Amino acid sequence: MGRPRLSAEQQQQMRARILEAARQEVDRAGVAGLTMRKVAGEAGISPMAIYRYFPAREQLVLALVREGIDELQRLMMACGTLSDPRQRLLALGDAYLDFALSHPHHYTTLFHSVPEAGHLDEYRSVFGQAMLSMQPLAGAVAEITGDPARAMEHATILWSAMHGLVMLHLGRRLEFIGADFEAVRAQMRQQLPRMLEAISS
Amino acid sequence: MGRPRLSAEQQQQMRARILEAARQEVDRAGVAGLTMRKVAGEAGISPMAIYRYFPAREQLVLALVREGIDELQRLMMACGTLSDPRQRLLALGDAYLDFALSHPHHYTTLFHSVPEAGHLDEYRSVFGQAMLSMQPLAGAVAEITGDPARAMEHATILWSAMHGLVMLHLGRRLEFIGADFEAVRAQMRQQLPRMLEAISS
DNA sequence: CCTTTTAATATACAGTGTATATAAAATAAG
DNA sequence: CTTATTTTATATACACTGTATATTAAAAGG
Repeated sequence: MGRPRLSAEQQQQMRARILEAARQEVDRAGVAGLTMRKVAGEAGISPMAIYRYFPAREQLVLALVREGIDELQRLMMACGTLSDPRQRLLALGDAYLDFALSHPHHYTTLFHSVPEAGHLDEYRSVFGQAMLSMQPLAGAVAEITGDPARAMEHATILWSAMHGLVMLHLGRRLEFIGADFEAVRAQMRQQLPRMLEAISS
Repeated sequence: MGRPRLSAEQQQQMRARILEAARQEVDRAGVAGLTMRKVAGEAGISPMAIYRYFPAREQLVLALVREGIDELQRLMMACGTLSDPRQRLLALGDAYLDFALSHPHHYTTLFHSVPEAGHLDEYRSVFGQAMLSMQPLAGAVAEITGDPARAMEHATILWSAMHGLVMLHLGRRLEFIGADFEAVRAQMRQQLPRMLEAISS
């Protein structure tokens, strides 16, 4: 007897509602602008109601991170149709940068958060998925270099270059020191295969 | 008449005292762990006393950023003694990574903060100094490639790669996806000149 | 109706940055 | 010494934050 529990569907609906509100806040003001009270107001519930669906603010952020990683993975996987590994490498780079630039706050959220000791396992679980995003990149790299054993190592260097460029750009550091982001991006894109050859030689 | 103003020396002393307390807090818990009350406690003054020396928390953080940039610049400049540009390039890369890894929270503070519209000019001023840090790198790059006009562009790509690698490492992303930071770092170091050739070709 | 169980809200607390009000300290004038 | 004046430091207060706890509301069966 007693009040029946919410159906799994009802729970999932409310969870999605909260997540959408959170996504909206992050898109507008970055992860620092995400507050429980604003999310609750946007979702039309009381602040504490969020805690039935997410045990803490960090879990809410982690859910957004997971969303972003899934979307990135989807975009990266979609490049798998290209059979030429060099063309695929370019497409992967474009997909990565396009994702970062079209959702700057969301992208930043993926990488700004530094896990505390307590939540380390959750982070490990969420970013275990991220490895799958890197798999297509490592795959293309392996095909190009012919050295699959070190493909992850080589792919990580390319990833670092792209990630670093994006972060310096989004943080306006390039603008501050007078570097032209678009020029650098174009050059990096053009020389990506050659960079890989250099890295793996 | 009236109480005399603090001497410039007294002011500078108190400012330094506050900055040291702030540095200590950032070193321990990162920039997010820097609170006015903790800094004040550490410096032995009341929280509001800080505001006579720094108009807002952000200015206090910016002062630390400036400190970090100055230190980085000093380290980069010190590589200027090496006459061989290729050796200098390696030394610059080592200096950069060593700085980042030996002061992870301080380094992160340099790049995590995203300037709000109101404080944009202050950021521009602080990071104008950062350009000077990149000057030695751009110089070595120019000597190696023989293309000084595009040296900043090429240097920015190398900078992106190093910065990206550091941030992925400090945020534990490499660990999460099973990449070996030390291996990647060593490979990047070894192939840095070749990378530059590829970029600038 | 009442009891019971789940869900949602209201309240409260410790923390944050900082605006404002107050106090303390240090000088010169009377 | 007393008082007025100016600078410096502190105390208080306010609007925020995340969230623990207490309370209320909702929905079922007896």
